[in-house]
Amino acid sequence: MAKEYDPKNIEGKWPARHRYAQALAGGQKEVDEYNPQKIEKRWQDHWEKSGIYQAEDDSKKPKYYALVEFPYPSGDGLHVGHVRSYTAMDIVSRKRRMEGFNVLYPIGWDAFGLPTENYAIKTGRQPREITKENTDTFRQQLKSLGLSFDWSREINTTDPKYYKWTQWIFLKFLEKGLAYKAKIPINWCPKDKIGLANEEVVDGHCERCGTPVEQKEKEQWMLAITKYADRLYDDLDTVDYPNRVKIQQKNWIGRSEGVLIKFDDIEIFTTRPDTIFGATFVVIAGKEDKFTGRFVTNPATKEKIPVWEAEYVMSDYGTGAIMGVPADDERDMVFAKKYDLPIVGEYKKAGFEDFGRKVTKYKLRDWVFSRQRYWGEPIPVIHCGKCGVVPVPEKDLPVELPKVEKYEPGPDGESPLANIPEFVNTPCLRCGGPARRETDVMPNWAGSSWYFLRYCDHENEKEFASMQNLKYWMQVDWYNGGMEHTVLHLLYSRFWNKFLYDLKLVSTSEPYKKRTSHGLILAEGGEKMSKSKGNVVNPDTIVKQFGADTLRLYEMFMGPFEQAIAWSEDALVGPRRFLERVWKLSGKTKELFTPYAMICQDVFEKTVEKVSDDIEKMAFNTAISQLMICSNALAKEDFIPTNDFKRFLQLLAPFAPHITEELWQLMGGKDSIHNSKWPKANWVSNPMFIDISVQINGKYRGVIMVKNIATEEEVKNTALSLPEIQKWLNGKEPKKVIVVPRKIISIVT
RNA sequence: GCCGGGAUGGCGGAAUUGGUAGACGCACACGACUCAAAAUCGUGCGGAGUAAUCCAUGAGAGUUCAAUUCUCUCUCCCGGCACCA
Repeated sequence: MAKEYDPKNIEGKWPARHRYAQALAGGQKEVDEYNPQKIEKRWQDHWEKSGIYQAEDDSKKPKYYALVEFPYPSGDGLHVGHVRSYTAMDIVSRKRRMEGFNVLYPIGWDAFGLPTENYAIKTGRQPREITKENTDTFRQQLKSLGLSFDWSREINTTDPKYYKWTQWIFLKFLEKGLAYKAKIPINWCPKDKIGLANEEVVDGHCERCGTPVEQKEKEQWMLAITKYADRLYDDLDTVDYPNRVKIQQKNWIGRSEGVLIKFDDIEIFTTRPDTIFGATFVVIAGKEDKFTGRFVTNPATKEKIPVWEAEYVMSDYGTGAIMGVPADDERDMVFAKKYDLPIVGEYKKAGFEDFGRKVTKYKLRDWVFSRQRYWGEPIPVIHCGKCGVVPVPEKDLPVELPKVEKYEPGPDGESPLANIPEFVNTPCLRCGGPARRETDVMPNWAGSSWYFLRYCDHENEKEFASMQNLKYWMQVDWYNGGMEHTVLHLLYSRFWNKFLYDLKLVSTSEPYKKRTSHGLILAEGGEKMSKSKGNVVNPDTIVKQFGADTLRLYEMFMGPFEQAIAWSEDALVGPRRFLERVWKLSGKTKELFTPYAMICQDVFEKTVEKVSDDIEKMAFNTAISQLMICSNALAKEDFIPTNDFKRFLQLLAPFAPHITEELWQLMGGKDSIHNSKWPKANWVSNPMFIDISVQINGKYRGVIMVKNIATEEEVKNTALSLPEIQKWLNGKEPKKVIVVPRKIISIVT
């Protein structure tokens, strides 16, 4: 349709670079047209060269550690969802720098994982090469957005210098008995040929490919996260996370207090031991419902009650056996009715521990930590027939991933590493006899479980990070990420951090002081963006057509940050037009010898206040709206004092760093605007006269202007004397008058 | 089933220690500029009515001088957990 806004038209106009005169009263200046393509790259290069976003490990300034989830560098490139999260924390980071903090806002690559490996198998290429290509693309894309990352601290989980320490931490788990091998039924995805953690199974299907998950008995490395269940649960009270995140983690850990009670040789678990006098049968976990033919004694009533097997009792929770109290439990009732078991309606209440001892049970299971795949950190142990499991000594770390020709896992799910004799066969490091290297690798959650620590000291070759740096930088002050990581990455990394804290290797028990979550960006129409549907928006296209500042502004303006929202190509022009108006406003500035705003006083001071507050609340949409209100007000003026305009630019700078830097420099700014001091409201507006609205019977009928210091009586008299109010009173005396100081007067007739 | 979050113009959304509902933006309409179009600027924009005014925040009740905001009941939508004893 011809009517539709076509960004290509704008783009096509740039090369003309014509000038237009501003016919404005009070001062005419010629202003170049706003051209993001021209200025954005230039400032990005300049910032990089001058290193203004690099954090210092030693500084007199207070520190601030802002963190976003480092991306998995997939072949699809950067997603507009990344842009939303990264821009938000970029705004916070930039504001903090302007407030005088020494800010650490780092980035890196969480690059191990299945998609790269599968792509390597398909194309017959090396995962390393593919990862290199993808990170190069991502890096270039992120840089084009003007994010204030400290690129000097870039990390990559697939770098041997990095995973050396992932392996090292694993060995600590092993040393402390928290890593162990167990033959367990695991969730097995037959398509990906990989074992899955409970957290990776969604409704019985593989989280990645959707294939129904099978159960398979396998020897697996486990991490004993359940040992930390209580602390992971209780310490949630010490951190600032959204409530829904805390609830989800608590549900996942699934702690419940109950008692173990023996019905003869069958031990049951219950959280309601008080109902034991109503227990008329015992049920143990089984594949089908059937009577076992056995009877046991109810320790409370001393009666013989039948023992049944049933599907509805789970083998892996509690003791795998329950007492059936049909009067109190709905499921027991259904079962009792179906099989005609006795139901006792009235019974005595028992005390909590009268018949058993108190225990705490969890839904949380130990973490299945090995994968029979290639593209992951090798688990650094050796199996010796004589010595058993021998950890690889620290001096031999990292155990590097060998280059191989084929990455396909074996038909029964052996790791591809098992096919490489040079890798597998190795002398035992203890006895020197023949031994086999472990061929399993770690899950893709390993590297991300501690990456926030490495940023603090990313080049350290002696430790994963020095205590000195950790003490300075940790905790992470503000961590933003996706809701989908609530029970995976977020729980795992809290666990690793606590473990390292117990070894006195990190300085804080909780890694993240504050956590927030961004909402998903959906495709136009509200569906999820996906390659197969062809509805994915590429940030590069938007940057090219509208500029990075517009994209950033749009993503922050589109709706409440924590809410899912659909992309709208049409709406992009709003922020773009706003920036163009700001650009033009610079032509109206006038050097005045006044220290503060002479015009639009109220709007100006309100903007300083609201933008400052809203950024803290992540209410970016209303902050931008206020900036628009302010620029609209400035546009109505004949001229703008330069100092005021500069303050306006400072408020806009965290959102749109390029255009503000350009205009700041044009106004004669010496240093970068991003090193300038965040504006403060000059004064709290305290006018002589204020407006008070008048309501009659709850309906708005007019407004009066009174002295700020007017008494209730004065307000009342002023209101009642107004002719338009008298009209509504119709000569009657009001029954009641309510005066809310400085706000409203309500008259009841 | 249980837990959590929602429902406001054509659209995204503002406004909560209860105090003029619809800020800001998009779309749309009209006007200015232009040979014309685009862009830009100006004006309008919840519904009804010439107007005064009335009605309107998912539905219904309640508390209050005053309810999008608080309480109760219901409907629908989204997210999480799901025989967890």
